[in-house]
Amino acid sequence: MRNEGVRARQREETRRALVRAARGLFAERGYGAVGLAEIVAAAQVTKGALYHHFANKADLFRAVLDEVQHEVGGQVAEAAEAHNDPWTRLTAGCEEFLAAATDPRRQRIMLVDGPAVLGWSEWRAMDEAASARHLAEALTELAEAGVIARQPIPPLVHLLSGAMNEAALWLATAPPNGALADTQAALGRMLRSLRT
Amino acid sequence: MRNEGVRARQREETRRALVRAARGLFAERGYGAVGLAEIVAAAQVTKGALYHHFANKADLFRAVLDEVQHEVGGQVAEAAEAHNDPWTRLTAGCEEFLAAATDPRRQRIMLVDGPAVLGWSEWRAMDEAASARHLAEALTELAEAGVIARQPIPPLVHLLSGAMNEAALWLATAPPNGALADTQAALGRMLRSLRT
DNA sequence: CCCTTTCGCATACCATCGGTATGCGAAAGA
DNA sequence: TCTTTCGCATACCGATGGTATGCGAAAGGG
Repeated sequence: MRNEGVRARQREETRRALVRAARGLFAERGYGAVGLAEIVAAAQVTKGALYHHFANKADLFRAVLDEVQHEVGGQVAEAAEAHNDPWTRLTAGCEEFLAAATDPRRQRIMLVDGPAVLGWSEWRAMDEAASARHLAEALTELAEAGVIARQPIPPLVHLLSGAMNEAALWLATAPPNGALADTQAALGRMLRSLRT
Repeated sequence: MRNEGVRARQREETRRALVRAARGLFAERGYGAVGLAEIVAAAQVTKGALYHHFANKADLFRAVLDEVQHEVGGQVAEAAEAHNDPWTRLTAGCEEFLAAATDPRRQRIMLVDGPAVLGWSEWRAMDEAASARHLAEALTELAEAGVIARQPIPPLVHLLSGAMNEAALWLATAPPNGALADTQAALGRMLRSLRT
């Protein structure tokens, strides 16, 4: 599988360069304010290369978003798996998500431009596959174990996911002192209220 | 103040026509997919008129967003003021918000394109002024009265506001049967958990 | 009542942007 | 070595957001 000729290697290299360049620019100035000319210049290729790898600008953004979301999802999963108790896994995962999503290099792409560029449905589906899945699984496990009240899980997932997304955006821009601690405390109380 | 000459009246009329036309198109197909040519055609004016009233496309969108947000804020305030008990005011306001924000003619403008077009900070500031203010006031009142635990209010406002925004988006597109009721129930439990 | 000024808006124009068509050179296969 | 494939560069196009200019009618002053 490794090193299937110099051709495939170069291909992947330019693709990565494009995604990397686009990600940096999108994160800094937003999808709408970045032109394709700028992206290909930063990646040191041409528009021909871009359109050889991606169908259009939104498709390139999709690749960037996918990368960011899987980074965050992986980070959350890693933090959660460090614990054995299902309840601690949930709270640790939530706290890790708050931290991961507050990173300004991810926030704009993942939480602001994502839904607008790809449409909310597609954005939601990608988020579900990359990270919200973990939240749903954790809640289901806890409900089945009787730790939290038995109830429909999807509404809970959306309420909590939306709460954390908005909180992350707020924490990144308007930080009264101790806001992070206060928010984690409030979120913790909300989660604890689910327990039977 | 009324009828300050035919000139001011015509001015307001064209401005309204532009906002109205833009709102319809933005709601239906999204900010990015609608061109200025289309907007001015629908409003039966020209680009000259548009740029006489608004600085640019984003500025026109801001006027549309402002209108939508104040509609929702007014609707929420009205529903809340119908009750005297502060706690009931909160829950009624939240339920009304969920209903108002689920309207597809408002949703895309208010919750998806808004943050992306104007930037999250400005969007947040506008939302705060138009509707989230009511949530903050209700929570502050309840905290001071000792109905809910004394705690920092801003984190709570953002968590709850984000939760309701995401829930509204979800309810508008992926409606398993009874999803609205389940969501309102889950939200109600979250709110109730704040009580002392 | 006329003359001047203001101003709301239409027309014409421009730069830039996303997107496409075509061609070339080097790697892969026979 | 000859042919085919393919990754990408070059050149080009229509459309879009934005600007500069001009005009006609309403407002204001004498």
